[in-house]
Amino acid sequence: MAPHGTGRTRKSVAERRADILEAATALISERGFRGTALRDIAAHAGITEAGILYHLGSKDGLLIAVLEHRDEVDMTSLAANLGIDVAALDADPLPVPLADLCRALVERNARQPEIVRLYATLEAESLDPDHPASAYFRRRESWALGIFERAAQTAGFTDPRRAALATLSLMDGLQLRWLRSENDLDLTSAWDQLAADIVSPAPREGSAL
Amino acid sequence: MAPHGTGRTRKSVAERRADILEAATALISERGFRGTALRDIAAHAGITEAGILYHLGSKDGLLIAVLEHRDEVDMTSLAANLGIDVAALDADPLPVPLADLCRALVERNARQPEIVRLYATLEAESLDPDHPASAYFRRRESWALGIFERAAQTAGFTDPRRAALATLSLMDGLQLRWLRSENDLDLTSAWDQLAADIVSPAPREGSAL
DNA sequence: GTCTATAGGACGATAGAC
DNA sequence: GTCTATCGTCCTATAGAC
Repeated sequence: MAPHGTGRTRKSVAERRADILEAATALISERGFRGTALRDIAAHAGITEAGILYHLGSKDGLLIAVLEHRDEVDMTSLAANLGIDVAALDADPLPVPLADLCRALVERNARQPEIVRLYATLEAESLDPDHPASAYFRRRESWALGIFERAAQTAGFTDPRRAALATLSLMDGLQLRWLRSENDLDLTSAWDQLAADIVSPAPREGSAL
Repeated sequence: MAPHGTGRTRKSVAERRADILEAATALISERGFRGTALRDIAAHAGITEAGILYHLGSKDGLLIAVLEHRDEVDMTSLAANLGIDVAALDADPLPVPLADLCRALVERNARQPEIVRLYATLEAESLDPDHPASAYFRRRESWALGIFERAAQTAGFTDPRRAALATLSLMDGLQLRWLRSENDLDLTSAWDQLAADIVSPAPREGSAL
C-alpha cells in the first residue's frame, strides 16, 4: 500500500527525510550544530529551508531526529557485528565480554569518522545545559556506562563500574586524538595496544582493575 | 612609572583586556566559540562590542588571546605545583615522572571546571580545519604528547609514546564525564582509581605498557 | 581610548502561493 | 508537499564623534 494516492510525488516523505538527515549529519559533524545554518543543510539536501522545517518542525527538532536516526542505525549494526540480537544489548547478563564489545565499537567507528566527529562535537557542545541535545546526551551517557558495566561483569571484573568508566574514557580520548590526526594514527590498532591492560580482568593481584 | 601621563583613565588598557578575556573565557566555555556573541561578551565585560574589537582586533583575535592567556597562567601554576621552574617543563629528561605530572594536572583541573570545559568545547569544535583555533590545538596536542612522553621516559616506561597516548586519552575522556555529571564524580579520586594501572610502569612482565 | 551609529549580512521561522 | 517572499533578530565590523 503506497503512502498516498496521488502517485505524482517524485520523492516520498521518507526519502525526503532521509536526504535531509544525511545532509544534516554531514554538515553538523563538520561545524557543530550551532555552527551549521539551516540554509546550508537545505542546499545539500536539494530542498529549501522551508522544506526542512515542514518535515522536521524546527532546527532543534532536526537535531533530535538526526541523533535518533543514528542510534537506530548504530544499534542494529553493533548487534550484527557482535552476532547477537538487538534486544540482547539490554540483557542483564550481557552475552558479550568487555573486550569484544569494545573491539566491535572501535571497528565500527573506524569506518565512519564523520559520525564519530558528529558525536564528539555535539558531546562537548551539549555540556551546556541549555543545548537542545543536553538531555539526549545525559541519557546516552548512562546507557553507555550501563552496557559497559554489564560487559565488564561478564568478563569477570571485580569492579565492573570502574572498568566501564576507564574503558569508556580511554576510548573517547583516543578517538578524539584519532580525529585530529587521522593520517598517522590507525584507530583499531592503537586501541588494541592501549586497551590490552584495561580491557581484560587482572589474572591475579598486582595489576588490579 | 604609570602606563601613561593623563591620569584620567579609570581602567588601564591591561585591566580592560583582563576584563574582556575573563568574560570571554566564561561565556565561550559555556556556549562554544561559534555559539557566543560578541554582544554578550561585551555586556559581561562592561564594555561595548566596538570596545572589544578595538582591544582585540576581531572575534578570532579574541579567541587566540583567550587561549594564549590561559596557557601563560596554566603553565606557571603547573610548574609551581610541581615545584619546578617553568623552563624545566621543556627539559628533555623531564625532572618529573608521569604519575606526578598527571596528578598535578588533574588536581589543577579539578579546581577550574569552567576552564576545562572551555578546552573540551573548543577541542571538539576545532576539529574542523576551518576553525580559527585549529592550528593552535594541533600545536597543543603535539606539545602535550611530547611532555607526557618525556615524563613516561623519566618514569621508566619501555614504550613511553604508548604510555603518553594512553594517559592523555584516559584523562581527556574522564574529564568529559566529570564535566557532564559534576555532582556524582570527584575528578581527583576517580583519576587515582582509574590511572593506578596505567600511570606507573609495569613492575615486571604481565601488566605491560 | 572608548563610545554611538550604522552598514551589511546571515540567521531561524512564518505566511501564503502553487 | 514544496516553493517564494519576507519578517524580525542577531551577527561582525567600520566610521567617526567625543
